[in-house]
Amino acid sequence: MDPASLPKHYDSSSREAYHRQQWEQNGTYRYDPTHSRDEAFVVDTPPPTVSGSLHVGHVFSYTHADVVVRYRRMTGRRVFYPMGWDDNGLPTERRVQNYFHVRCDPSLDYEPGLELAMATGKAFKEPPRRVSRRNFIELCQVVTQQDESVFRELWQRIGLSVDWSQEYATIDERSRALAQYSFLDLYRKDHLYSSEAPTMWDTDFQSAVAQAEVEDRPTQGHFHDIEFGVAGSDRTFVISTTRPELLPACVGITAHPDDKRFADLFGAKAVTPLFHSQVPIFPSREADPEKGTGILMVCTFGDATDVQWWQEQRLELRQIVDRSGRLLPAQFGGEGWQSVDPASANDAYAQLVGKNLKQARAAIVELLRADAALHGDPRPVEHVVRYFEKGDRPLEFVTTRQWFVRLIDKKEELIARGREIDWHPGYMLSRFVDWTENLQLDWCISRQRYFGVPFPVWYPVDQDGEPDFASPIVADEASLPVDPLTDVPPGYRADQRDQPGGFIAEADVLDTWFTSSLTPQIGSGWILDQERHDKLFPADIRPQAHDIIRTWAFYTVAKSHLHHGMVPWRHAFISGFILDPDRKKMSKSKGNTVTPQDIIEANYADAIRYWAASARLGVDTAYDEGMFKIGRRLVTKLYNAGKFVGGITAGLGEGAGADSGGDRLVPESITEELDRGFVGHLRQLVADATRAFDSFDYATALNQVEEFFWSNFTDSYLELAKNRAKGEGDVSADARVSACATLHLGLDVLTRLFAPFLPFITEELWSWRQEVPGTSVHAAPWPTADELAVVAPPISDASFAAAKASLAAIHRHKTQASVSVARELATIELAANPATIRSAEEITSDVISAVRAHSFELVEDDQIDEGYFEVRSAEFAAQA
RNA sequence: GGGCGGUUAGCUCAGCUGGUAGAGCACCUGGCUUACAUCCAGGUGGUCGGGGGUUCGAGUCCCUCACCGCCCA
Repeated sequence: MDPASLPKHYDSSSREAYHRQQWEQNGTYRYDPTHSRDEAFVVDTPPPTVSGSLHVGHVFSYTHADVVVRYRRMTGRRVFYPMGWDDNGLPTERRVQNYFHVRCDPSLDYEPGLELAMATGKAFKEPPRRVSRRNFIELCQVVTQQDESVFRELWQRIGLSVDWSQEYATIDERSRALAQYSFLDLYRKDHLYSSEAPTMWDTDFQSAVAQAEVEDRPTQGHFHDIEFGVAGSDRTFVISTTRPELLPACVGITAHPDDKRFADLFGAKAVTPLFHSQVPIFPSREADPEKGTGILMVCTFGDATDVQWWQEQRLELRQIVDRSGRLLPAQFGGEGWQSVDPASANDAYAQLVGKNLKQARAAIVELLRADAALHGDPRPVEHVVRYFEKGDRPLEFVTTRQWFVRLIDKKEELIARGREIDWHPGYMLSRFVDWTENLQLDWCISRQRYFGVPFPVWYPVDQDGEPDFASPIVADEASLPVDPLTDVPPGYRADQRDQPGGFIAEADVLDTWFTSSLTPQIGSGWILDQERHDKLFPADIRPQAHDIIRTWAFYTVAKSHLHHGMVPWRHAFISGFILDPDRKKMSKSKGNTVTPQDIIEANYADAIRYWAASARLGVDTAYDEGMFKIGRRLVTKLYNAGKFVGGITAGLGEGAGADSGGDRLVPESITEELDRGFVGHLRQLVADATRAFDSFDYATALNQVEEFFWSNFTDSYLELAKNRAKGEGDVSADARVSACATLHLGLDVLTRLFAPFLPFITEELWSWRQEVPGTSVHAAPWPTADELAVVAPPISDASFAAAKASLAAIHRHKTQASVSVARELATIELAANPATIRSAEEITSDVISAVRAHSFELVEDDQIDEGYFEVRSAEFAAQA
């Protein structure tokens, strides 16, 4: 290719598209399974939640991983780099509900061929359309496929070197089968159990949630001071509560054992206002004497501590909140609903039943006020309330049947596994340990949802029509994946479904994390292909951001431990977050997100990658568009340098002797001192960048390469050597060839060093000098110091630095004299330390040429520090 | 309340095992130089969050406080 034919400006959009297409066509990133385990580099890719909003944070962390992957590929590792999509679960359901304005109603029949359009504003005035579970799942699939293509397009645009033939989705058949197999394996190993117990429950989504999905939010509430009586006494006391609506569910009273104010009450029975229930008063160290009035009511259930007290004290269960957050019917005076005055209790409760929690709160405050049981007005208080991370209303504890993975008894083992992994940066291990140590609940894996992997489970139904949840029927491994709602369990007939003596299906689906915690095994092909699995598991790296250490990382470690007794990956590679320019976390609700589509349209893909790769691992980084500009500059500079070097070296044969053709552009031709000095520095750069990359410190590597490219290559070496390379003046053929070969080699090595960061522009430059089209820089070997060892070291280690310093001194002098750096010098006299002058002996002719001096003199001066030059006198030549 | 990370030039950030403060951006000045004006050369700008300590010497180590972010109670 003739560089002179290239356009003046780099046409990024057409060249990026061209190279993307070439990579795909040539299978540049295709996984090659013919390798030993040690030769592989296995990436356990984060499958993004496709229905979530796409923002620059995605580009950020995925680029970090890609940079490292590209480096490893160039060092000769067989890269396994798949891409998956996490498409099942609540976020998708919510998106589908809004997208089509539908709700799933499992009682409805399937409507074959149902197709819906995206709902418009007008449609939302009507109630949502009810669709069957199967139709709902089909709609979810329609939307997730659209969403996936948006992500896929973005990943390709920013040049992720993913092998797209390894694509997976957490809802696809293979993943469903694997998740169900995981369930069977854990069941067989007795790590699973189901129980009916108070569980954290989101009343909007109407599903159980796990501890990992819960977040604490400061919430404005009110303390209500309510007076209680004491059975068989005139004594009264006042409790403070933020949840007066739970008074009908009050089953106990507690205070701190050392609190003298209430010492006389322990062992007595309290009498609740309005409902006249007698409930035990017991001491507990969990009660905070400083909070409220120091004595509080225990309800089924206000929070996690209530659950604990309920279990420890074996209190009554009065579940008054239903799954949608409304108050259930109840009969005071009946079993478990003791009351000394059932009639008035039921009168009071009649005014609450059926109301939602907010309405019930308002109603009970009025009742208490009328009863004179409320002291004063409610006092505002800010307290911390638990929410589902995707939810809008506080979590309730609702007693339901759920499946759990036993983890609480394995904290120590899991922490030990976490310590086996190399975390980058290292302090991220403490996030993992911290979370694991603080686990309080086993992993609840049941979700009362629709679009997810079904449990491979049915339950027998006895002759009275009662299901026997204690004896689940699990699917045969060979039949996976199964859908218990349509498939029939082993040993039963289809017509026995929901019949006495027959079976019922488990209608719940598995927590999304139950599947996405298997991404290493999905990639490795566990169960399907043992040979492949052995080569690809455990993975080498798990790239992810730090926010999901407690979920994705934690569950993946747990699964791998329970299934394989091993860590799932050797290295955890943890990216920071993108913050908005005010250092606030970007989130959709704050309206401060930036979408990657916008910036990718307006920037080079390489420039965006430059920005991402400039940030060190684990460091939260403020979004700064200025960084794109710097990346853009770098790309432009590479383009220009590539054209220039190509132009010079292409013209090598002309006028330089018949024997000095392009075949002499080899390192062996590098003989001149300046050139050897430059290569010596380049060799050091290669060693430094490699060391940084080997410790996953891509940002340092980028910084070093960029600094070298700009300062040593373009601003110094190129300026010093270009006239010789062009054959200007009295230059021998060998000297000229030496310069050309050095330029050729320098650009070659720098292109490869930049390739992991800037895959497009480096491929562009690489393509110009390839005989065979389609030869990719990304398949080229990573440069090594050995590769450069064929070039003899310089006579003086300081010669290149001396050339650079003397050039800088003269340029500075010209600038300070307000003349162009191209201005010719009639005379120039430089002073320097004698040692520096000695090191400069072999490179002065290049300096003289670069600064355009007719007469050049070096004078010794002991007073000047080594390595520095001072202009003693200079005379500019007359301008032409 | 506990843990982790951070606080360095107007902005974004580097500064490894302690040895006289750095880069880029922004701003200002000079320069059209046959690779690149999307460039080159130069300049202004910081008591390295506060305080205390160790040391001949601390941005770098120790203690403490403040503030920011995150994680967990």
